[in-house]
Amino acid sequence: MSPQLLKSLRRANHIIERLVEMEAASVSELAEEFDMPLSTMYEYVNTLENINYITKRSDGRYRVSSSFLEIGNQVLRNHNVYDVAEPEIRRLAEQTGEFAGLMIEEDRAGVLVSMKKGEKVKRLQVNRTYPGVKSRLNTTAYGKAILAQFSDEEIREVTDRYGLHPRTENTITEVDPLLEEIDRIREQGYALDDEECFNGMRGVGVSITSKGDDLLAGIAVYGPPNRFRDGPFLEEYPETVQEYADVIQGNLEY
Amino acid sequence: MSPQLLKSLRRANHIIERLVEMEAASVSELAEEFDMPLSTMYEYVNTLENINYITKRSDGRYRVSSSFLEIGNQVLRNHNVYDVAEPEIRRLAEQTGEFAGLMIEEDRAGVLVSMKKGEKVKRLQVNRTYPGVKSRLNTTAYGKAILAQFSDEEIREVTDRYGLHPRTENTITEVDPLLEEIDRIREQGYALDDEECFNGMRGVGVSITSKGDDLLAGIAVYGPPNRFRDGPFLEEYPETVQEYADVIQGNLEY
DNA sequence: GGCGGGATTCGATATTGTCGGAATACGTCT
DNA sequence: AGACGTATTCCGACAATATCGAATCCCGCC
Repeated sequence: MSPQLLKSLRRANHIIERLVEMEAASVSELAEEFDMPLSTMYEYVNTLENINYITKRSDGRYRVSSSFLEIGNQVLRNHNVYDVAEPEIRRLAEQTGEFAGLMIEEDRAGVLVSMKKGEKVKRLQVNRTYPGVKSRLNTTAYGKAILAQFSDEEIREVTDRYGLHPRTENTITEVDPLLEEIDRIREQGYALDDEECFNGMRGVGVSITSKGDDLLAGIAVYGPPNRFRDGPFLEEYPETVQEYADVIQGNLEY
Repeated sequence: MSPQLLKSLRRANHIIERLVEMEAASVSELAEEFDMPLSTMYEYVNTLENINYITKRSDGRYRVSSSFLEIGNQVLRNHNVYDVAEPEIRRLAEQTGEFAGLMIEEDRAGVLVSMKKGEKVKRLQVNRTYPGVKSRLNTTAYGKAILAQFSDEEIREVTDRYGLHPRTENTITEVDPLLEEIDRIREQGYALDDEECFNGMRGVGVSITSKGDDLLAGIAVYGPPNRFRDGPFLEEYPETVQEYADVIQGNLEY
């Protein structure tokens, strides 16, 4: 048993998580849900409301408040890659007309933090793609570009920790092929995603590092195979994305 | 003393808030900061890490994790106004070339949840304007449009609760003028912000309601006085914004 | 190899989170 | 109005658990 973890925090967290799923709930519903005495749940709810993590609607039910959004965005602002990359992501999306995004590494996983849709993008797997979503690094173009910055040793740690569960039939699910792929990425300087994360989505990604900030990130362009093939997919976009990465990288060091 | 509020949750919250400001900190720095025993701070930090609210960087220091961003955006997705309004905000920004945003009401304050910059927008008071920021309802165009949905009685409650502290020299700081202004808004159907929130920023806002969802929101266009004057400010934009609000309102009821 | 500072663990203690039950407020239906 | 059912708050007792000091570990540095 993990020694000394504050039980009330864990409980509070579970309540929040569940409440996100439930969208809204009354105190008694929550007490029911967690099979806790009403009075105890009241103390949690009151406290969570007091610190502004949840908010009471006019019908008396509670929902998770926008503080999470606020804090999340404040944290984003702390990463100076975000400030630097954000306008470039936008320009990249405009120039290519496709989807462009910025991912940062956190706990050896990828967090999508910024995204813009170009004019060619009809609509996205919106459900799956929003700021803050985490994904395994081996599944995406930015992710693989980030992975390529790790040593083989570290990569094995990552795969051991998170596994290599497939997301599509193209996902790389074995370590050795992954390491080969990573080697290729290291050589050519960019990573390709051939429908390995989403069906109908190909992508081109490049990594960005900031030593001083102890930070690892990646940018990528994504689009459908009918537009992402041959020249654009294999030459044009890799070059374009690399140029944007260079700009960002440059601006990072002032 | 507020009876029965869970102390550990409050403390955890303070730690998170402080850690956002500090960007990164070691356990001992935090213990110092809060003047708590090291061992106690360890338990907080370990627990917060365990529930993924903070994350340990490679240098051993901690920072607030992206979970907040993730949860925040999940919550956003729960509001169906967001889904409906988001594309319209984008189109509104494109059509006008100005800044367009969506605000929702929460705890009688305004939360900016979506924003797009049109091509004419050079750069914003970016520091002050990001998803999740709260502002008093009397200070903005969307805010005032939202306020106009409340009864005079309720408006007085709001001002009593949050006060009417000026943000610029144009901010309305007295209740009676505010109520007059709100009356005007109710009649004409839209709200104007003449540099009442930010110097150099005028805006036009309209409210959106969704009875079924017990929800109150507003959209607005913002821009500089040199482009926001006479016709556009007084006639064209109000009409445009109203049209977009109608579309959103319509889509809300399926 | 010894020294020092930070990180981490451990165990005793009392603080505080927990819980049942009582008391109160609120709304609805008859 | 009155009576019921539900939601919410209050209370006191108990035991779990958060807390804290001190001991231990770890690592870089002299």
